[in-house]
Amino acid sequence: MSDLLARLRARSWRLTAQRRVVAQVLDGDHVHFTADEIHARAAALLPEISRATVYNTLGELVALGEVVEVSTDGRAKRYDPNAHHAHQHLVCESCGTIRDVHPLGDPLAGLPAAERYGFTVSGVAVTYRGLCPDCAAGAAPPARTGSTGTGSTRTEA
Amino acid sequence: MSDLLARLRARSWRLTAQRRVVAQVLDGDHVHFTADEIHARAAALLPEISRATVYNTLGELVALGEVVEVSTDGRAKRYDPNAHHAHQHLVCESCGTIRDVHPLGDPLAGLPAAERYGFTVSGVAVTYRGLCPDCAAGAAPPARTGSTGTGSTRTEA
DNA sequence: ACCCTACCTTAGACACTGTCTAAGTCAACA
DNA sequence: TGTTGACTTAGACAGTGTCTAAGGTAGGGT
Repeated sequence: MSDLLARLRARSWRLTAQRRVVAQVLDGDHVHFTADEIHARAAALLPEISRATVYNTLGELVALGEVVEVSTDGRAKRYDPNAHHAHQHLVCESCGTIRDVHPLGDPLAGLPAAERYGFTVSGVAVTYRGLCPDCAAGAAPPARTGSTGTGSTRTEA
Repeated sequence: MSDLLARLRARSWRLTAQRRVVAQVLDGDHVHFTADEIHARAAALLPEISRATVYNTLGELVALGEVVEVSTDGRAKRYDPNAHHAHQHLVCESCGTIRDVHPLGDPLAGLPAAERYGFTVSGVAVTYRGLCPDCAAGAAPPARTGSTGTGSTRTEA
């Protein structure tokens, strides 16, 4: 977590206790939490932290390029702290788990000019869908309540 | 619209006036409306149609494979009636317009087995982001209120 | 042609996710 | 230490989607 905080300090971020715990939660693992999960984990370390602060801080981290927002479905966005290596996502349709993956080649190369319809194309998001090993083994899908916040996983074809 | 209705009839759908107008709205164009926009257009044809019915009908059309749900961002889902031809989406980051595109090759082929982490991969969504010709030409981005429902367009990297 | 009944629709409440505001607090600098 | 402008807070609010109970109706049976 020192790396992230050092980079933030270098960008003249005011290092408040709230921002520290949000950074700490994100830096702990390469998991992809929802804002609500991040709030819950931050509140375990700093009980009085408010929802608005978590949203503000996440928004700033995204604007700074330290964290990537992932919207795999119509539900809550997830936040990916692995912003410094290009990668795509593999989403379990049953439990909502997200894994970072590194496909071959440049996904942008697949779109010929004739298929760009005059658009200025600046990026591409690739989301692979499937079942994670646990869910494929027949484990019951975990509850998907709002407070636990694992979210649903339907995505476009 | 006769094709879609014929297919639905063949699946023993009860053809109510409400379902007819929703199918008619979706079948009119290859645009990608939000549920709210579909409700507004359906209500123009059948004023007493309710929001719940539109959501129910869209959910059933998705379950039947006649319509594809598209979630390009954390906002409202859009519904794509072009479910019978494999394609991907090109999204304008300014106005939210979606175009169907047909990239080269099979996007699934880009993910080697070593990058699948035991997942059973069943599909992939590719969303190209950029600016449509109108927005790139400097046109002011249209208003993005809830009722007009063009939605925001931030997606993951 | 009419009746039944299971399926469908409706209005509105409710839940979740995210944004905004006004007032109070505090990190960083002088 | 004092100052100040950025930060935080609680709660209201907005957009999107789901659910429920009550009433309506399409379509098959008679």
